[in-house]
Amino acid sequence: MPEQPEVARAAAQLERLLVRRRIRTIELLHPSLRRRVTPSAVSRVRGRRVTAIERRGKHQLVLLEGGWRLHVHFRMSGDWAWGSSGDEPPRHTRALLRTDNGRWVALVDPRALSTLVVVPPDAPSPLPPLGPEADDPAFTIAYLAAALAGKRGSLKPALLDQRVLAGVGNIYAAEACWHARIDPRVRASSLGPRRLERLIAGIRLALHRGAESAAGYGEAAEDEFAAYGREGERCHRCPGTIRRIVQAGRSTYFCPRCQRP
DNA sequence: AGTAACCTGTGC
DNA sequence: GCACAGGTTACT
Repeated sequence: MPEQPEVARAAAQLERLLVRRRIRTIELLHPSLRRRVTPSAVSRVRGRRVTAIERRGKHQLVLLEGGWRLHVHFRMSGDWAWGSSGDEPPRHTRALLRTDNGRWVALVDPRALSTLVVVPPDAPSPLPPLGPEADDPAFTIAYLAAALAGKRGSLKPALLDQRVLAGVGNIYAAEACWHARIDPRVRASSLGPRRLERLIAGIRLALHRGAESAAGYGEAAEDEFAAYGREGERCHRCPGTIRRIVQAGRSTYFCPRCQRP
């Protein structure tokens, strides 16, 4: 489920659930999480109060007293669930945080690719190099031109590079190209200012639409995509038919008729 | 740029 | 059975 809009929503939920609460226990229920978090790291976090939640791109940070942090990434299928002590955590719960108000927050992830890491106060930032957020005023035509200038490959895979832009994933990269009427196969470095401007607007529009449907995630969202997942269907704005291709191992959906090279 | 790896589930 | 899945990293 997670691209920027969904992660932003998840982080907002965490804020409501965890800030000012004390972490009573952390249970790691999948070996892949236990591999990355030692029992002693867990014990250092236990009992600490959560001071704030931060998000950068698709990354979430739980800030704790004393400068400790939890770094969480949902990857493909992670999400938060929560409940009261009497409630059973959902199937596929990979980590379970119990708080001092008798409630719990669960990291639920069918594919178990999500990561959760405990970061000590003196450790450097756990975040990889990330470009600006789409809504950052620093995300400009000039910036994007420079970020794409060194790229050899085609546009859509370049938009997935989190160093170019933080938070855009496979769905919204395709949607952004559709909104901007740009063929996702064009060389990333070939865009002039006019198309870069359309692309930036397209990225912001796609993420904004995503944020709207992230509120009521599910059935509705699927139909709200203009291109993603609509192979063989009619384009919403021209007589063309949406096509699916594979770029860098990922599906790309686009309209070959109105998305020009 | 492509491919495998990490994991598990779903749908044809 | 096989293809595919909204991510990222590390290899040819």
